[in-house]
Amino acid sequence: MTTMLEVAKRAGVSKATVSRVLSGNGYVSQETKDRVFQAIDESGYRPNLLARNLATKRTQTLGLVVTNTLYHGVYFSELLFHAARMTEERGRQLILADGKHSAEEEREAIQYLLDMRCDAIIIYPRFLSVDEMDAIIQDHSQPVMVLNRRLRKNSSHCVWSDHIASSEAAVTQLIKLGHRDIAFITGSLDSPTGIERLSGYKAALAQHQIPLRESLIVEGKWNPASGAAGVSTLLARGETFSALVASNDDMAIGAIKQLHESGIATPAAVSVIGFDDVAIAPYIVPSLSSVRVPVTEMIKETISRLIFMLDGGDFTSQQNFAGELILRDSVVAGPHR
Amino acid sequence: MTTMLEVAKRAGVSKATVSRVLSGNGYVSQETKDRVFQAIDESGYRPNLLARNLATKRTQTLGLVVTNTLYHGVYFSELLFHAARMTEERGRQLILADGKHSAEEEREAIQYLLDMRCDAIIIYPRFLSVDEMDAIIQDHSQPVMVLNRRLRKNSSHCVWSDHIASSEAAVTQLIKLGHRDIAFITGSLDSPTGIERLSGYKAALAQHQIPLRESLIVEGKWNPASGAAGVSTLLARGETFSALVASNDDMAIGAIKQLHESGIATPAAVSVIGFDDVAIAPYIVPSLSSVRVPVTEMIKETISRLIFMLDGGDFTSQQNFAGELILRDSVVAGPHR
DNA sequence: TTGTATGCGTTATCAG
DNA sequence: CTGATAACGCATACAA
Repeated sequence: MTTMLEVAKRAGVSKATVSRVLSGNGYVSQETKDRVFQAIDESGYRPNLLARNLATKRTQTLGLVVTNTLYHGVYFSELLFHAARMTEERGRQLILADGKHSAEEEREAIQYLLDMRCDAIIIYPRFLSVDEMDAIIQDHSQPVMVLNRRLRKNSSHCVWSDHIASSEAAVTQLIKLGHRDIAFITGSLDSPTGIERLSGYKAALAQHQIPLRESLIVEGKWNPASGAAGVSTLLARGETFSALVASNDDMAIGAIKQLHESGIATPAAVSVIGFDDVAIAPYIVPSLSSVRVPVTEMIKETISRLIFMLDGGDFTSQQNFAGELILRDSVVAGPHR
Repeated sequence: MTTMLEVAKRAGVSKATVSRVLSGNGYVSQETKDRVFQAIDESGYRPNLLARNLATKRTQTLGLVVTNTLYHGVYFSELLFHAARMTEERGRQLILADGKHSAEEEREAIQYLLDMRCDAIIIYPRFLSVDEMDAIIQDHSQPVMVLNRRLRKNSSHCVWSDHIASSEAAVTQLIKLGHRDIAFITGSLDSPTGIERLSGYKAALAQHQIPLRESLIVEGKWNPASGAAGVSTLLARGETFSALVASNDDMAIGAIKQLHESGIATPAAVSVIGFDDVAIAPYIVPSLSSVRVPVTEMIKETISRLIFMLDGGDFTSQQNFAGELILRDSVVAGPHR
């Protein structure tokens, strides 16, 4: 690998001068500039970012840690797509670290990004507790933002969506349309999101004095297979229901498949509480209700805040700007019988 | 950030010693070892990977560049999932660079990974020509592997799947089952994969003396919407067909939806030429045929070769090990009418 | 406008 | 077993 020193020699200048023309900092005459560029072309020189970053103490990278368990399906793709795009629009690079499937591994992933000296970090947590993340934020000088979780202390460092409210809204829709027997496939119940969506369901029932029937609830694992299994379980229990809510798009897909295979045509109603506007299930059964979680907007807000902090912005002194961001899901109920 | 020097002072030793206990290289007495570890704990020291990598000239990272246009849908997620998992299993970190949507941007992404001094690089190309990649491989000392493309010169540096053969096999299946009017939704025709799958279709027809009807072919863009649009176009043309082949899973999903909406129930047959075993379409219409592209295996082979090269392995001197890897798709034809 | 010198945080080579 | 000290490749304050 040819280094800056070699370029300098070839151009008959010093390293410092080469560094100047490359960074654009400091004055340098047009002619030496030309000589340097020529030397660069001839030698095929490429800057060593490790060295540059070490010297400048900034890497121009944002780190993102996401659990392995999300690495399936459309949701993750979209999340990553928008995160990468927006990061690059701000002239930075996104570095992805795999949070795998445990709190310990999530910690390690964060630590890796920190050790790599990412300028800032985005955490889309799955196993880490809110308290631990609050601690992480305070222990480190790098800006940290947490996606999809509501922090207690550093409330300006998180962007979340009110899953309880949106789930409740979706179920309420069904109730208003006359449904009483509404089955519910939860997400993993070791995940806050899963728990929140379930409690939204319960809240809606309670609100309308509909007795809760535990047998109508079945726990899924966010993936299509568990959605299908959920339906099987419900049927095996001998339950009947005129509507079914799956806690995410993937499980809805699986549920639909299983209903089909069990000889049940499109159910009276299947309301999907899904992610973003790219949910596939409504694509299959157009009459499907679904909730749109605005990931795109959430990521945009997250990255904006990070960049703002990197530029020296301080949220504690800007309480009015946004103390706590709450993005509410919107419920779109399609026509169903 | 506390540095190694501070740890050294606190432990009453030199930087060198601290470095030794951390790397495990060189002898160091148990007691000083203990003192150092204690100092590390007390100070909350964390190594600066930029500095370490600069000094060692190795980053323990594999770079992966993938186009933006793939950042949607399940295929990308799976690709990334397996790549990340296997990389970490080998004790390395995967760094993803966005190839965006042009040859120039693909080049920049590769260059970035090179500048970051990734130990090796995986390219999943979309716009770059085979010749250019052959050139890239020869111009750089870092090991480079190309996924899903057949290189001319560095044939041991690529892992690909025979899309023509698998597409042909899928269509042949339909023909054997009695179909004559088989519609085909291609992928983007500026992509080699798209072209290859189309030629497989044509080859199958030719093989069975079925005249090619251009009006049964419509160009898609790999996404669900274009699959739906493709069906619309076919119907608008007044075409009738008893089978339809979509060049990937996403377009198949869109096609199914549009067929539904057009009042056409599950068609006589829809054969999906899809990716990996996570195709969603067959999940919706169980009778669907599909082709499985073994991405998992392909990535595994790719990474294995990369690591092998990093360990000093040389393929030119190991012709017998594997001159050129060809993974053939397997066709699974389900029952259809 | 340009060069010199020093620092960034580690690793690695030699002495001791 | 341990400690100076020189790289690693680049940026930058300070001189000139």
